[in-house]
Amino acid sequence: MNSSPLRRPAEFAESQLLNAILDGTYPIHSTLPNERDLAGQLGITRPTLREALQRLARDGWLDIQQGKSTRVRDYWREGSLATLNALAASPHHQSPDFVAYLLEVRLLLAPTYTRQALQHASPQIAALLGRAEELNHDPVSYALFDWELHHTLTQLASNPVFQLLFNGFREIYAQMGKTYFSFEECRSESRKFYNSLLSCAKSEDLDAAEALLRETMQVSLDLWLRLGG
Amino acid sequence: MNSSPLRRPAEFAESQLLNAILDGTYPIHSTLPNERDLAGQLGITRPTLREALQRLARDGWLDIQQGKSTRVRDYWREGSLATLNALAASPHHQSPDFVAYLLEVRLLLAPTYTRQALQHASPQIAALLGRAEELNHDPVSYALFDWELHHTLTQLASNPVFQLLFNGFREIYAQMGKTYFSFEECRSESRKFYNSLLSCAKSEDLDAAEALLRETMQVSLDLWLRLGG
DNA sequence: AAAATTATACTTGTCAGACCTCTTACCTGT
DNA sequence: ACAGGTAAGAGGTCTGACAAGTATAATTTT
Repeated sequence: MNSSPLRRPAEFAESQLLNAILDGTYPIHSTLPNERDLAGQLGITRPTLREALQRLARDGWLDIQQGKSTRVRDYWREGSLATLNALAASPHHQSPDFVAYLLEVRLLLAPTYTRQALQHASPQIAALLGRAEELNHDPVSYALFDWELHHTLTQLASNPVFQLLFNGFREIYAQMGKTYFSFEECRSESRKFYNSLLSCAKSEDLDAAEALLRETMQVSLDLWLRLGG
Repeated sequence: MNSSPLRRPAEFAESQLLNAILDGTYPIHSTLPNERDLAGQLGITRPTLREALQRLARDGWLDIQQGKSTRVRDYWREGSLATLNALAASPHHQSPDFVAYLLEVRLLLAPTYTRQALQHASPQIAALLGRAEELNHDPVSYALFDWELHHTLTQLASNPVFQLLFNGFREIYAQMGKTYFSFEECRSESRKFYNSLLSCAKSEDLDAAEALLRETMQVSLDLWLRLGG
């Protein structure tokens, strides 16, 4: 698909290898060619290849051990959030509904981190939500704003794990948003949500905010399942 | 603390750099020495150093761009779950209560992934829980079993994101478990929980399991806060 | 004098081939 | 049949050079 736009040898190699893993050229548990051969096949040198391999290993794709051949890890079982982003972006695999998966997890987390954020930074959140009025009616603008909102909320939450978790969703969230917000119904629903949350922020009603998030996140999920199926 | 046990130059370098970041030698937003100097300081060569830098960058610690000096990223804001594990293991920083943070997130997720897992793999879970009887009364055994349980549950859940998320908690979860299960009260509470969940698994009562998890995870959190404060 | 341009001194990125260390499997000798 | 040694092949590291991107300073142009 996209192999040429990355002109740097190292990025090119990493992209090629990841594609090869995802398209089944190097299936799970299989061994990669040795580094010398692999570098030759990719048209790069060994040090450059190794940097790419180290990065892929760190993201959970490879298992590298001195003396042994490098093997492809079972990324579904041993992967990380980086795996999720790559899988969602990959044209291979019968793509299960990552959007629904993500929305489900968000449904569980959002009420809590929103409550925490509003607890001691409601003015800041109100200011951010005020900008929702002047939002362009295109999917990308909505996706960006929605990301910024949740990212800010997790940032202001008292539990820092929310933010670290959310950072791992960045790419897939953006990509997902473009699809989700392509439906006017979804954009409309979000506008309503932003307004309601603004009211909660202004009145600092934590319980109302938590309940609102619980309800709205569920509505988002249902909406997606209805539109996607 | 631990710098010598890692004898491989690359691992040594990575460990040293991470420590230097965490102890404030290279604060957030500061720039690292150039690769030649840094390699010299660490007593390794540039290619080896670069592999370590690439890994650290992939984990969210560094921002590397050709032409510019390598800078330390704001890992609290831009970090990942790898950041979390390192921060929790670091003796530096006034350590906030990572255990409580983790337990809080688990409280939100566990009821759902447990329900999903029981929905179509209750026998397997019952078998695993059966092993809880013959559990040694030491913290490490409990920590290992607790990890295995939750890891299995996320693995069997219909939403694969739970598993990918949980994988990012591996190290911190193990470390946290050793502390948490050092209290007999916590071990006792867990034994009770394992038995109750076993009943739910045998009767395939999904609602009961979900409610049980919601209650038990909250109890765990409260217990920790009481014992820790 | 101010602005646009070019030169220059940084930085990281890549290349090349050599040697070291570890794992494994084969193969010998008992 | 078993234990030990041995060699092949894998990843790990070293060396020094050159390529490419970036920011600053010097230069030229307006």
